Amino acid sequence: MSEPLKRMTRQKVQVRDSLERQPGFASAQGLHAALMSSGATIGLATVYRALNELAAAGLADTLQSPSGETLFRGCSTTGHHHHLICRECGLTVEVHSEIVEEWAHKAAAENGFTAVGHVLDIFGLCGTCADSRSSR
Amino acid sequence: MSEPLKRMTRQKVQVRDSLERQPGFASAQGLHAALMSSGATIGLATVYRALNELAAAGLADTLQSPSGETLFRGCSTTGHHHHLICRECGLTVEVHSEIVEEWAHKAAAENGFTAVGHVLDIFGLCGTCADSRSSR
DNA sequence: TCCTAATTGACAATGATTCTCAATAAACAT
DNA sequence: ATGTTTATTGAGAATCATTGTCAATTAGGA
Repeated sequence: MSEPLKRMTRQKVQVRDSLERQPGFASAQGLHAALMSSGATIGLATVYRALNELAAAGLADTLQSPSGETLFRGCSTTGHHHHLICRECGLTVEVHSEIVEEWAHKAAAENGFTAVGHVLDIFGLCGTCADSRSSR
Repeated sequence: MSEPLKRMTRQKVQVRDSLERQPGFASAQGLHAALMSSGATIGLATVYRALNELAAAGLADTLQSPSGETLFRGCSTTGHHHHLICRECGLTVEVHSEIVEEWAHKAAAENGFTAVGHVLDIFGLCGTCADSRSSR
């Protein structure tokens, strides 16, 4: 399930570091823009390749934004987990729950499904954003 | 949250009927292809418009496929629910669970999040597809 | 039936992502 | 350290889903 990393290049290091500097999920386009404006020189296609490789190696999480972009995030917890994402600032908290895992498997089994995986992401407003919003 | 439907045209009826004929989620492109091959004449852009209108009216569910397409499905249960989706044939079962809802709200509250919503979809292999796969 | 504004459809435009391919640079062996 | 091999890079073209444009059409009410 986790492909090994290939060669380590300057560009992959840059993408990886930039990803870890982000507070939450970021798009490939956004990361590329951030890298370029901080003086790096790297091609957009290379950013996409590096991100996909990180994701394949299990070092980054991916999810589809409601608008259809693929978002990436440096991933601290290895293994299965879910996300709590602020829709205002992108802040992300990793969460997990045995209860949900069990329920998902049970629901699948009851309907004859096998080889199941699931996606669970919670979108909301983090405390900071809620505050700055009410005081506006 | 639910916009009313606008005018009822031949095209919207066709899209709606075609959507209900599908066993599970279908892409706009796929629905358009199905309509055309069954003799209908309808523009691709119109299919997109009709699907978005159905979704806005709460008559269709949408979700983002892992490959980034938007998928649509005629929606029987009104209100909040989740999906169990066969990744082979697209068969979809609507499921729901109080336990998961409660957990999602609790996890959000514990981290200071408000105004939360969530996405939960389970992908797997339905019984029929699992059978036809092992006998191949 | 007649009017008018919403809707359609063909195609252009957009936006994200992937592909192509010649030039470059890791990693390994000498 | 140097050369060899082969993955990787980057610029732009290509692709794919989706949305915008706008003249021609049509649903629905007067």
